[in-house]
Amino acid sequence: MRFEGAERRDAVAFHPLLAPRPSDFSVSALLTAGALPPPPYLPAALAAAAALSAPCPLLKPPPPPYAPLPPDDDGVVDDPKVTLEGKDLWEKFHKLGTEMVITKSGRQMFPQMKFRVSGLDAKAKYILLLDIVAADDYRYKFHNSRWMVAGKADPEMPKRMYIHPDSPSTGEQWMQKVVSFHKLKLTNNISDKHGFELIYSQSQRMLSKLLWPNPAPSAPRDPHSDHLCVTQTILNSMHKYQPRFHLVRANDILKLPYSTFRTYVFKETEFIAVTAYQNEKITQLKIDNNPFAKGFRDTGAGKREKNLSVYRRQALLTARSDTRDEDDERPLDVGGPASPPPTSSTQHNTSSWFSSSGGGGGDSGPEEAIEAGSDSSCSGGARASSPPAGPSRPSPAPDVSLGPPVQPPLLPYLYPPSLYPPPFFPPHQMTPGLLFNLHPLLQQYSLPPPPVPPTATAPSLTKAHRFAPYALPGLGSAFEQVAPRARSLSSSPARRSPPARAASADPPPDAPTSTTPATPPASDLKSIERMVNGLDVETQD
Amino acid sequence: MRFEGAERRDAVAFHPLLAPRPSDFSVSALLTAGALPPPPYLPAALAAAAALSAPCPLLKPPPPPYAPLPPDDDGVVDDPKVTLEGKDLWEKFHKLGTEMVITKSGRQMFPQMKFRVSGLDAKAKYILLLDIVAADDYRYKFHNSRWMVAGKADPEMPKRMYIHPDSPSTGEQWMQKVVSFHKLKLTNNISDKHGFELIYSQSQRMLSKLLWPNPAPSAPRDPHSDHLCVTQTILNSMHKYQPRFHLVRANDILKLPYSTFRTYVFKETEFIAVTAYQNEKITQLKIDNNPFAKGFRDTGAGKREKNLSVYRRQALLTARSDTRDEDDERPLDVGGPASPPPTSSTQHNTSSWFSSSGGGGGDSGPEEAIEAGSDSSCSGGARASSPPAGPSRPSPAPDVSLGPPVQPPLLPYLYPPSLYPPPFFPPHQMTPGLLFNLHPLLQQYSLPPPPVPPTATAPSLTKAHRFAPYALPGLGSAFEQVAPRARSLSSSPARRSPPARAASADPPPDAPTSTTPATPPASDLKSIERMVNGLDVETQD
DNA sequence: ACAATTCCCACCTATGTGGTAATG
DNA sequence: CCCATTACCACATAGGTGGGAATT
Repeated sequence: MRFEGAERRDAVAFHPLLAPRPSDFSVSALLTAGALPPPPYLPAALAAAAALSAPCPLLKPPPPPYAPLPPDDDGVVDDPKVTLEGKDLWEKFHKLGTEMVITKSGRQMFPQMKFRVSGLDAKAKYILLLDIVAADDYRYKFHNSRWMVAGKADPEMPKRMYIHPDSPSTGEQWMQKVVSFHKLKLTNNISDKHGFELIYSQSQRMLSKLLWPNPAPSAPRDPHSDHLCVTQTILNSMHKYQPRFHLVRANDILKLPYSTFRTYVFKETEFIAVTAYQNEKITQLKIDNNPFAKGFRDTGAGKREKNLSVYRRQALLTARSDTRDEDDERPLDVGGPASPPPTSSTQHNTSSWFSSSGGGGGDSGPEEAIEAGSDSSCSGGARASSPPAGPSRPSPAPDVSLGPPVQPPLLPYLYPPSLYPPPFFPPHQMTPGLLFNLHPLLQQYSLPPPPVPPTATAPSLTKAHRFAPYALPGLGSAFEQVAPRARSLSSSPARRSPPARAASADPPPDAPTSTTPATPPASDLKSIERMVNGLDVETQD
Repeated sequence: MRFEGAERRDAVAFHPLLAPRPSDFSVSALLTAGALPPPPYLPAALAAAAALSAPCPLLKPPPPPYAPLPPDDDGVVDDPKVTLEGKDLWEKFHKLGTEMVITKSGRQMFPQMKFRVSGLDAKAKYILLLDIVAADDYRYKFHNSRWMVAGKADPEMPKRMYIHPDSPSTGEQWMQKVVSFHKLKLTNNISDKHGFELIYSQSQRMLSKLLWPNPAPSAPRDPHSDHLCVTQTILNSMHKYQPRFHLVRANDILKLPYSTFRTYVFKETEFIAVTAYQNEKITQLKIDNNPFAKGFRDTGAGKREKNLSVYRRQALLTARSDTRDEDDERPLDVGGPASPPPTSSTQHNTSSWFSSSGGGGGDSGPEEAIEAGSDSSCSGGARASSPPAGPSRPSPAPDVSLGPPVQPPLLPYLYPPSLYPPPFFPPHQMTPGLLFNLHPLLQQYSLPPPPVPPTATAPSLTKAHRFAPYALPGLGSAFEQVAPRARSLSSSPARRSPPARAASADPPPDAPTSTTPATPPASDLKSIERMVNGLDVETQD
């Protein structure tokens, strides 16, 4: 069952935080299986499909169905604002075309993902998450000092949501310090159990346990039984990715799946995964800014000059020789083969070096995009009165969306090691980064009934329970209708059409946002499990 | 108001986990102030006072008053067993007279405090804690290769309870790995804010916040805003201390104060705090076993011999020369001036190198002591049927007690930086290590009413709500009626009178265990606050 | 041959050790 | 003078860097 408007991706617009659909996915199948709440969602899906080229209405969850928010969600007053920490540095990288090294054992991101959060309800509890989703449908190659499209994207491994170790914590706690996701590691090792490991931070345990009940026996644990374990995300080398920050108000992790998600996307954190740096400028920028790479520094900072190894000098020389063409020649996205038309909606972020136009996502009218907040900070509150509407801001705010709670019977965002999802999803699903999907096992827990019973009245998709002031960027996902084109990172004069519309918003019948995929057939899981296990034997480190 | 049997300490037996009393403490005052639930507790206190020389009945909390245990305590089946990890190593140190270095910035303990826990209810949540309390009333000096009493103890700084970062976690989670408290640091820096800092582990935050609501602004935080911060405990150099492990079943940290505490004391973890090692044997033992001191190793293990620095060789030589008198000459405790009579009750642990007889605690008949568990493992459950009664075990189990929940209006176990408790408590109160006492501010929270209403009928102290199979050791606290004398660490043939008695236990009307001290007068706090702040200005690092 | 990947390395940060010498 | 304390040091662990050569 497909819908018009769907081009190279499935038509049904899943909530960005939902799981990828198995390869045999189809709306009818899901409906038949009871996985999808029939009536209400079907229209939504249709609308979404039809609105692929529309703004990001699908990011505004229908109020009624998702209404059953957690208790702490009632009456709680918050108007979250999120700013990207180290935005300037991120922008420097972004201008050159950020590259992130992925290794078999997992590599941290260098400009680290850190955020400042404000406007939360001090007493309410929140769960903060981060995931990294495919930015588009392509595979890239670095040729002639430029990144070029080199074909269609390879199949993505299921993306796992990284839950901040401190989750859940009160708004007060989150706001009093910078929230860092630096422990998340990027890897290309699909057989790496680490990535599926429980995160041993106390606060994450229960949730992890619920979502990924079968951690690998070889799980890495802090030798001192502490909470230092990290989580890895599996990426494809030479592919473009977009990290996403999620803010969820939920005082009980069990309610997370049914809670409202506020998603913040900072375009400047977009990057291409590599196994070895391609652009020497990027390399040098990393060396110059990452304390751990100080050994490779040439300039002042480091206390080099004493015993530089040969390769080190070499690297420096090489890098420098290339740095000449400072600003006149910067890597730019190549309108490769299937490169989609550069969309310009939500205008999320400042400088964009990729015209990461979504593959099939049409460009939506900017009128739908709502932008606010200053310097990569954004207010994702539901109140229209709250968002500060400062006229001119140097850089646009991140893309934000409010995700609806997901349905219980979901395709796990990430499967436990023993239950791997189909290795090949439709390359670059609507939402490559699915939130975390309730593992079937989670159902054993006494969870509240699905927010949207199959018999629920169709929610009018035109009214978001909580308004999403920002549309999501074109990520080659459900969000993908945006392709910002800001070029100078700190010059965007004013943000446009602030949240005013948020309050009185009467979103077009477009955004269905979230719905729920079904869990893959057991048989599939089985075979996959075997496959994965086989891989493990071979490459397990 | 004092009671018979009280010698150099206040007569009222506070629950070991309670706060120290202000210097002007008195039962009557407390009662007047309404801090102490009058009727029920008074008898208990009297009984406890009278039973200072008795076993450890006071460790068995009266059922009714403490009955209102947290919900999760009802119907939950558990029979905790705790074993000290690395017991052998601990014993080696204990035989020589363990020394722990304390520094201004805080030093970790070397044999680390690690425990294996079993017998918990897999689904119930537990909070694990560790504190270090004065072992006796003395100050020591190392003279002629021996530790000797060198006078009366200096005033103790309030001891802070170290909450395991993973708390609260389910029994299942605690049991699946070794629980380590290695991050706790020992310091002698009373103006060090660190020790009063929030522990940033997510799981500890809320509780920390409640208990110590006013963290120092200069609080050390993980640069990455993570949960790596440690907590420090302030100790007096040349004084003897005893770490204590506490197991509390509570699924809500707010209920912790009212929950039942199971306290485990492993005598072999007793130590003397020093700023520099005194006994070269200890030094060498540390060097030989601590990976971080590998650089000082002489023997095989280390890859030394390449560029040993002078002092290093020197140290080695010195150490070796002294190591000759292997077993014939071992440091022993000196029955110094006020050294109390060596008690022999609870017979907590194997080898004891200190005859740390409690100052005023009388020695109780060993008949009161209950011992079980193998190898420093002990079952602190309430059931008599569970504790394994293996006939002969190499080493006795640790001392265990079940603490009753504490009263809300408590003297803070540790005051927030801005609210320092009186600097000088009666040196070595009944319970030098007070649990964590509810900070007055905590009262603002909607806490359940005090477990023991003032009008509650006096609980018969002869029946413990949950039986404490082990009496607590002589710690210069309420527990102080024991002074084990075991000498060979692994030779104690069989543990005696196992938990059999636990089940049918009919503890003598002795142990009142816990009750609640009142918060110190505001005026005192104020002046203290000033004093401390003054110190801060001077020595703040 | 080419490109991507992997392995190993020196070099960093950060932090836990005890020794030594200076300090009080 | 003695002794406890402190600052600083070399040396350890643990882990994050990119380079370069080897591998795929």
